[in-house]
Amino acid sequence: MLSSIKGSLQKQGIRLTRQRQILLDLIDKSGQHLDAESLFQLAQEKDAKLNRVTVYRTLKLLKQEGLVDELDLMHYGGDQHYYETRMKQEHAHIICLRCGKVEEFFGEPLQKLRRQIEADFGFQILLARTEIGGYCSHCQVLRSREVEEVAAAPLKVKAKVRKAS
Amino acid sequence: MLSSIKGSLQKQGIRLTRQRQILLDLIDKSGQHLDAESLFQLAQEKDAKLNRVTVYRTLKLLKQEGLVDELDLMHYGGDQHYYETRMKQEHAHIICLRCGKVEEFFGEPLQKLRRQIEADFGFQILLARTEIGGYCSHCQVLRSREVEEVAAAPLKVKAKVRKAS
DNA sequence: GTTAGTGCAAACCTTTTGCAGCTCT
DNA sequence: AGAGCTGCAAAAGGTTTGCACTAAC
Repeated sequence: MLSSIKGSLQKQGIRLTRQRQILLDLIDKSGQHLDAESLFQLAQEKDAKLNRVTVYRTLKLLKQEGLVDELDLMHYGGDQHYYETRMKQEHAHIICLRCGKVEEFFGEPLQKLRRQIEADFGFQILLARTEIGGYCSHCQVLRSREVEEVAAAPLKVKAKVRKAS
Repeated sequence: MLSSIKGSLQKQGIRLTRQRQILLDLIDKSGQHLDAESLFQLAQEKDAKLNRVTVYRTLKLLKQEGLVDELDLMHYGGDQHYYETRMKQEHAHIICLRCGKVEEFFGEPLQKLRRQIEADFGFQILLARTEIGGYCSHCQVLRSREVEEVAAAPLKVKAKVRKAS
């Protein structure tokens, strides 16, 4: 997969610089859902001189070339974007708004949705993104416990909690 | 719908200030998919003193209360967020990356997706967002024409076009 | 040797925060 | 009266741009 990305780039006359090799390797290997800043931190471990701007420029390039997908993950962690190499199979991202865990869903409804939109609107789909936020099974329990505690607490504390959210 | 929003707010002890009434009216009436800046511009026509910060604070509040949904529309227009009152029916947003037109899709695959994710993961869904980018039927034609033109153009122009995207 | 790509600093855009004063209930 | 809300100014966070220098092909 990594080498196919590299191939795609070179075909367009895009240079495979040392910096890009580092970034490409990191995006490809190090699991999913990196944001620019994390990628930058990781890249610096391999090349302390590599600049944050280069990270942004590389991500922009890969996005334009359709080699990575950009996610927001429901802005769980803030307003930054997350990236993942474009996988064979379209999938939805499911984000727990309490613990931040991200799960992926590959199911037939996604393909059906895509086909139906193409048919209904005569639309040519280039990018698709489904993000779902809520509570994972584990956090549902913990969450209801928290809500009870807040309800039982004196008013001042209650106000504080609202503000903190 | 507007009055039900107002009711929801007052129930929580949230005050219905002049500024909020203006913003609520604008969000409810003026079609869909306003971003904070547009909303601010519109609001200023009704009250020149209304501050941009108040717009952000109001949107944040409505989002927290689950009364509006936040969209990105595939970052078509930049990194700002768009808002719409939460509708009875979940829907996907389909954005043409050439002309910016946004269409809405209400179809059974969306409900199916939701049910399946709840079942498969035991996940409690609070927010769901599906955004699809590509070319609308109208722009597909224009787009292929543009691509041909670029291919026919001399190299220097070609480079310029790539940069501009 | 060219042309694309990098680093650096500075700008940019959107959104948030601190605080004093105002206002809704 | 008093908490909640607003406006203003300033800061923050994430990302982009201009430019001179460097490196890939």
